[in-house]
Amino acid sequence: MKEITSQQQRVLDCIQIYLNKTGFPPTRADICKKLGFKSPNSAETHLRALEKKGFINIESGTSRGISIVNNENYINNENEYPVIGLVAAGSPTLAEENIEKTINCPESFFDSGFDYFLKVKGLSMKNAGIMEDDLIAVKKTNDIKNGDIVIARIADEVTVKFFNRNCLTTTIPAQL
Amino acid sequence: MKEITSQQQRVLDCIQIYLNKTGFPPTRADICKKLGFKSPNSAETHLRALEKKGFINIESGTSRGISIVNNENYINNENEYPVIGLVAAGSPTLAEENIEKTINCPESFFDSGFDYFLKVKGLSMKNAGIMEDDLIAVKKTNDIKNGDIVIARIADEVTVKFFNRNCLTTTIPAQL
DNA sequence: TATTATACTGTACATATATTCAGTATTTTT
DNA sequence: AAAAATACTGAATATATGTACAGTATAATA
Repeated sequence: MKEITSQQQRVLDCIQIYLNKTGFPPTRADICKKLGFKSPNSAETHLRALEKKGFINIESGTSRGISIVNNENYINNENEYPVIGLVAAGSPTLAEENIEKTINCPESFFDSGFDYFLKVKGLSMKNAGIMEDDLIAVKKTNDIKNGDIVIARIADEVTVKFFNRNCLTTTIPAQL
Repeated sequence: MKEITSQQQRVLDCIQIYLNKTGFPPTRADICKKLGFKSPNSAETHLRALEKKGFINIESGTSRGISIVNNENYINNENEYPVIGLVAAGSPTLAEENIEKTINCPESFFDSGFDYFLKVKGLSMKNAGIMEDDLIAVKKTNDIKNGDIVIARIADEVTVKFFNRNCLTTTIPAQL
């Protein structure tokens, strides 16, 4: 996948927005109108560049035959969230080697949204109904209160704990 | 919203399938080809009927200007699943009055799929990590083994239990 | 019974649209 | 320094496509 230029990104965004608004893809003329181009060939060449780079497919000879390629570089699969293993040693990160898989789930599935999933090892949170191999939806935040369930790193140990400001000597929110 | 005829439903399905497959709506000719019509006007009149009944919008003078109206009668919001309260007395049903709300969640979120959510009362399944007010994804099936977690109705009591063929005197899978 | 809706075939045509060709200019790569 | 990619304007054209008109037939409705 070659790199996209800023103008090509504008065209790609334009297609996505048009799709969201109308339910069908734009024509060359539609793109020109939205982006201020004065020749349909301006859109055409951008579309060809986007196709060549693999961002879209163009069905030749077909009006509005543009489809956006399922592409992890782009915000197409917006509901895909990574699953990260809760390794005992070292902080879990969103680095690619730590992502076990991705799960399709709307952010609204949990009331206050979330950033990624964490796979639990051990039964330390059995009382909270968190069992081995459970997936926890984790939200990055600095807003924590006593009683909240947090991902805590103590020294090199990463665990799921109830947060209590008085109890824990060191409390470092996971830098994920 | 008037009632849809079976032929109109076929056309509507055809549009949805074409959209899923290609990313853009079909032409009149495309619909004819898929459904075996020999005149583009066959598709045209069906489209007009569907528009009149509110199932689709047609952007006049625009090629492929068909969009499916967000319509709860149709499988458009395919990822919406109902949440049903686990009432102690009487079997939970998918009847509208029992649906607390719906949740947007892809079926693939759970490995083997599911049909609806059930909200848990009580802590009878604490050992399995099922706590009060948890949502359980329930799948309708007759294929149950010992050790499976099932929704069981015993007399008028509906509960979540581990299934064991030797233990339970009566085992009736929830008729949901 | 008359009327309207449904469900088609078949033909025809205006126009919406993709697409090519000819230029110009700037930037990036080789 | 030459070549290729980017980023446009402008005009021309073949065709993809919507859409109207003319029929036929059956079922539902008023």
